Formats: sequence, structure tokens, C-alpha cells
Amino acid sequence: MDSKQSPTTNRVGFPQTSSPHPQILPPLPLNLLPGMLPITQYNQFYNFSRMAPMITPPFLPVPAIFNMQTNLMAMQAMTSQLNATSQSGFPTNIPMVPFPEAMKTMSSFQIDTILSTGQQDPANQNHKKENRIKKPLNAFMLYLKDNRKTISGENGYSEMTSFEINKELGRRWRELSNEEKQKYFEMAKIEKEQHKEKYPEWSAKDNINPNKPKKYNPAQKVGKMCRAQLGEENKSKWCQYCLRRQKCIVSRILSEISQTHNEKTAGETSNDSTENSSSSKTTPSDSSPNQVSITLQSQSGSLTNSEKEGGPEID
DNA sequence: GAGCCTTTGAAGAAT
DNA sequence: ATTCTTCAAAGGCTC
Repeated sequence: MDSKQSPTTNRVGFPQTSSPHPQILPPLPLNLLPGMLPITQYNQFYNFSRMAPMITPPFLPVPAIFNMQTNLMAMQAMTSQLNATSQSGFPTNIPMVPFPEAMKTMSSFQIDTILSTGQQDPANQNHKKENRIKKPLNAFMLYLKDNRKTISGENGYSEMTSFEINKELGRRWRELSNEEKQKYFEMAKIEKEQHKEKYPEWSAKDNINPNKPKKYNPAQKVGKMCRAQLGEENKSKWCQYCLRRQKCIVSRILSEISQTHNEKTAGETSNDSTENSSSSKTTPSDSSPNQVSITLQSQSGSLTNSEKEGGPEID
């Protein structure tokens, strides 16, 4: 019973055997310590995902140092001990697994990531995406997460691909009342606060991939954006991109026009170099049908508004 | 295995 | 102050 004092047991409560295999014992005490969890699964290939219900949210991650390969031997030893004692009644020295400090510093989304990617040892992942501290989810992301499964269960949506579901949920999000949205903004706020608490040093720029070439091209800034042109009082007339504080649709089209115009004029050196509106008008449809030209049609209302009120300036 | 697609919001860089 | 890019989630798809 008392593992500390029995001459036939070692410091971790395992019976001493005459066979010389001390190396099968775990390097650290695995039971009867604060912050440790009992193994309730009588399975020597104990699956850590089964631990999830044992650990109270929000922090239930798998320890970074807990590697199933290196601990399997210890697990087997513990399981055999458990089986032996359980034959004569309820075991008093149930093997425990550590609930490491590392787990307590992880946020729910990291935990999700680890559990969903199996029992990989993060130390072996060589700083892959899964290993870094991720951004806290914003309100819309929380909404997506919350409703993806619901929508995929609805009639007609089960066959939808992920991006089709996102499109639909994006549409539903826009139709959501402010009150309904507020719920998710609150959740996002909490998520953000928890994230900041856990990772005070973390910054969104930490997650920027330095190897990814930057798309930002100042030369694309060819005219005033409809947002800047119309002002806050005419917010209803902004294009959807300005509303989202993204690259304005006007800017998108103008940069295409500018690009194509430059290509044309480069090939037609004899032509007058002055800007003309004819090339501008034809370019979007002349160029390959991309998102910009497609969006142009759907955004014609917004564009008309901005063009009616002075139109974009081209330098 | 990496990257794309698709959505909105937030952060931060660039101007 | 404004504009723009990137990244968060999901999973099927392509290379």
C-alpha cells in the first residue's frame, strides 16, 4: 500500500522485481503527486483524447513533453500493476499521469489543435504551423465555428463544400441582427482577453510568414478610394471592400486598368501616351476574368454611386 | 504536404 | 488617418 515504505516497491509504487529492467520505469514519479490525473482507461495504449472529459475546460491540452512513444513502457508497467491490484478489489495506488504546467498556459484553440492533430509531439513538429500561437478568433470566426456543423446538417447543405458553406454563413452573418452578432463579439472579446493574458508578449505579426512574398504594391494606389472620397456620412454608398477596410473595388479596377494600359502603351510606342477613357472602359472585360471583373458587375451600384459623385481620380 | 478557395474581423504594416 | 495585407477556421481539391 504505502509505496514509500514498502521494501518491495520502488518510489513510484511498482513492485520490485528480481529481473534487472530498471530502464522500463518512468524517469519521474507518476502518481500521488499534486497536479496529476488518474488513468481511468484500462488500456495500455491509453489514448490521450480520452482524457478530455477528465479535464475541465477551458484548458485541457496534452502536455508538450508527454510523448506516447517514450512513455508507453511506463504505461504498460502501470497498467499491469493496476490489473494486478484490481483483482483483489479497488486499487489504492491508481497510476496517475502528470497534468503539466505547460498545459495550463495553453488556450482552448491550441488545445483543439493538438487534440485534433492526434498525439504528435509538438517538439518534433519542427515549428510547423500547428506549433505556433495562433490568432484569437474574431466574432465571425466564432460564428463560423459555431454554425458550420449546424448548416452541414441542414437539408441541401450536406453536400456543400467548405467554401460554399462559408459563403452561405457569410450571407447569414450579414443578415444577423446586431443583437445576435453582439453575442459573438462578446465571445471574441473574451477570447482576445484570455489570449492576451496567456501570451502577453504575442503579437499578430509573429504569425506573418516571412517567406511569403508581400503582395502590397504602392503603385496600385492609383486613385482615391470610394471610402475616402464619399466620407463617413455616405458610408452606405461605400463598396463592400471599403466597408471591410480592404482594398477598394475602385482601386482594384483602376490598378487593372493602369496595368493593362501600361502593357498596351508599351507595345504601341507610336501612340499618344495621354490617358484615354476608352482603354479604361474596355480593360476590365478584356483582361482575364478574375475576381475584380466579376465583382465589378455585382458592385455596379456602388461604383455608379462613387463615379456619379465625381468619380475616382487617376494620376 | 503545401497552398488554394471562401467568408468577416482584427491587427499591424505601409503610405 | 487611411489603405492594404495577412491570418484566424473548415475541408475538399489540386499540384
